Amino acid sequence: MTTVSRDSLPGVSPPPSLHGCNTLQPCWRLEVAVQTPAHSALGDLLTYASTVPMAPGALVRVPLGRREVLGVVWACAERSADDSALELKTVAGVLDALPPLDSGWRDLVAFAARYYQRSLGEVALAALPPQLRDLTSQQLARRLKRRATPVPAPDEAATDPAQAVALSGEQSAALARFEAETGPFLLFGSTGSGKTEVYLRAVAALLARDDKAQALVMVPEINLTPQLEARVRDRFEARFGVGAVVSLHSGMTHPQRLASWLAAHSGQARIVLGTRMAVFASMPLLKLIVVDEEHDPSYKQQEGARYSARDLAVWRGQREGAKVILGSATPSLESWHHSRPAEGDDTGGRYVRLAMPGRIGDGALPTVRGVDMNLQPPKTVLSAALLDAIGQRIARGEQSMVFLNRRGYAPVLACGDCGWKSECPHCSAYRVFHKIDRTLRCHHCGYTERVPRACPACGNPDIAPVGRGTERLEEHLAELFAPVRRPDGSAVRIARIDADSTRKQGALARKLAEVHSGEVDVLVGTQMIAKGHDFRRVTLVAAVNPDGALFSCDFRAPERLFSLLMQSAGRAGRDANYLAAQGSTAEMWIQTHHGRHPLFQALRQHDYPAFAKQQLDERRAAGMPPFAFQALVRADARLQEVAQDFLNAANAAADVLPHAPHVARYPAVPLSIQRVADVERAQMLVESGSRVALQRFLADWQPLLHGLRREPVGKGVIRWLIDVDPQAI
DNA sequence: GCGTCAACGTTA
DNA sequence: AACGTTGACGCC
Repeated sequence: MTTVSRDSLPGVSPPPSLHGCNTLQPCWRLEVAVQTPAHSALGDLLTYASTVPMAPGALVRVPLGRREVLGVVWACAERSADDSALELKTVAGVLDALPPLDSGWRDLVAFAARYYQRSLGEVALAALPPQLRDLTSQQLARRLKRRATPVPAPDEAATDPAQAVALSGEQSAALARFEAETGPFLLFGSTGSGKTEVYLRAVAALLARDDKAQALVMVPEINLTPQLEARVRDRFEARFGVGAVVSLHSGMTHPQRLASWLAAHSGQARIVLGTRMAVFASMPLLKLIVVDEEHDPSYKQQEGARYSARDLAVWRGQREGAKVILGSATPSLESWHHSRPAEGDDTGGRYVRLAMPGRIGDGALPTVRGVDMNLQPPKTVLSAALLDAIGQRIARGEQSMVFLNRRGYAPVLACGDCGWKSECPHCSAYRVFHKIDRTLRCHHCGYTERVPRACPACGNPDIAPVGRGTERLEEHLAELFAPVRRPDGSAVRIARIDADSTRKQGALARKLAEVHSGEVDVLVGTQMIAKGHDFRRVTLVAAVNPDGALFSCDFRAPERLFSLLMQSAGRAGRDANYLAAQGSTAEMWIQTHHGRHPLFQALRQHDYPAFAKQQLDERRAAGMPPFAFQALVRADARLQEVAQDFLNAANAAADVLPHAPHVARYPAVPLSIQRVADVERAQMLVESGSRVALQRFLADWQPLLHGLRREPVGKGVIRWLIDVDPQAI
């Protein structure tokens, strides 16, 4: 039996009829990946017959039940005499206009499917642009043709304006080590240290050196703004030609996504700029992967195959011999732990750490001021000292940013008489009071009602908001600063940026422009404003109530809080010249009841390494990631008991598995928000010191879980899923 | 898991 | 008769 394993085959020419095989007889056997969920009774690959051999990676249309679906050929072999007896359906067509997906891509998909416990077909099909599913071969050929007229790059490296910008010593040193070593690299650079410039130089050097090479640049969801896209595009199109840069993210229309994907697949696009989904882009000549803000939670997919695009990027880089740069001012503790402290120091992990602690243009990091809320009058929202500091800045024409991670007017509406609270009837959560449109909105299921005039339980008309969100903070600040005048004598302007105020198309851009132009004095917002945007007149940043995350049951909450506060601090005093001209200083204010907490101590010094050490010591002592590997099994049902019973039965069934002794299993518990949209949710944690043991355990366990669903204990379970390396527990 | 089909219900 | 809802079944 001849097995075809090469990437390309003369797919159009008829096959050699070696065994007297008639070319009209379907004497080739294809293993095809089609979209089937992991816990269906079907195996990973379905077998079809074909009259012609096909290269692995070829896209085919195959009959499945009464439908015809898209599939990816995984293997192709000549049918033997005994297997010819088997009834196989025949491939319906092949998208032969498209070069087959290469082995690098197929290996990535296969690895991701195995590691995240999903089926091969599900991952493969999810990694392809959705429009491929409903295009004929001819339509596809037309799309490819349309793209096939590359615009040549203008002459040489003649005009690259960025080359004029001088690099800092730290940037040059980082780039030199990047060129000299193989990585993976962890670029640890504080906000404003010029990480983006390092990425762009590394990409530019690679593309200039190798005239076919491709680079993948990934950014968190929120960071892929049209501005960044335009910046990268401008920078590279001048040098590498129009069409050198394409984007890949979920906000694009299907035809746009297909066009970008085809450009990457054909090698025409030299740079792919995208969000986590871009890690699966087909890039035959991939030589460099950048993961910007690698600590960002949006790299973890939260539905379907729950992959970490950052972890897959590292794997893919290794597999395809592409260099990988992970960049952050506050790396994930995993990446930090995996990096070597200094050149020549072999302790630590395998990543090369490139440190850039300085700020470009000698901008100083802001002074961190803690306000001890224990010493404030009860129910203080904004301390007198903070209000005074903001007031002074308004008087000088400078801007302030105030963070509160809670949108809406108040998180709860309550009746003082009978104790009624604005609970959501469908979720175990309170509905948030939005004063702007007088609604009570559930932030989990979306259930929205008009605010009742009186208490629905006892009729008392005096129902009051409890606690505060960004809307109320905005209102509060507007009242407090109403008497204050700006330098030009005009009234103070407060603005708010959160998911509610920017829902409409273009609203975010408009608000940002207002801040940039200086119309706004105080900007109130959620973490949306902590990321990215550079406002040069902002000299004060305040976190009003960050304590919530300190004692959260999620062990990663402090890590996220530290990162958020560091990023927020980075918003203040970006422009050293402006500060000097104003005679002002940059300040970050923290209002807290726990000023002595090590997190705030480290923040005061802008000392990520100290924070990381403290957290890693705690994690090591408690046997938590990165010193252990975790997976969650979640189950949803109408009744909490049903979900838990299913998980506990699954737990018991796992006793017999060979790797069970190396894996700790914990009893099923309700999720922190137990019920969402009338569905009860439960989860159980499994944990092991060995990634391999955990992997093998999960692989053996999955069929048992699937089997349990048919048994009485599985009745009533709406769905279940495995989350490997969960980001929140 | 998902689409399909048959069996059953509801409505003009 | 036309349409919507439910459940069992099979997918190579």
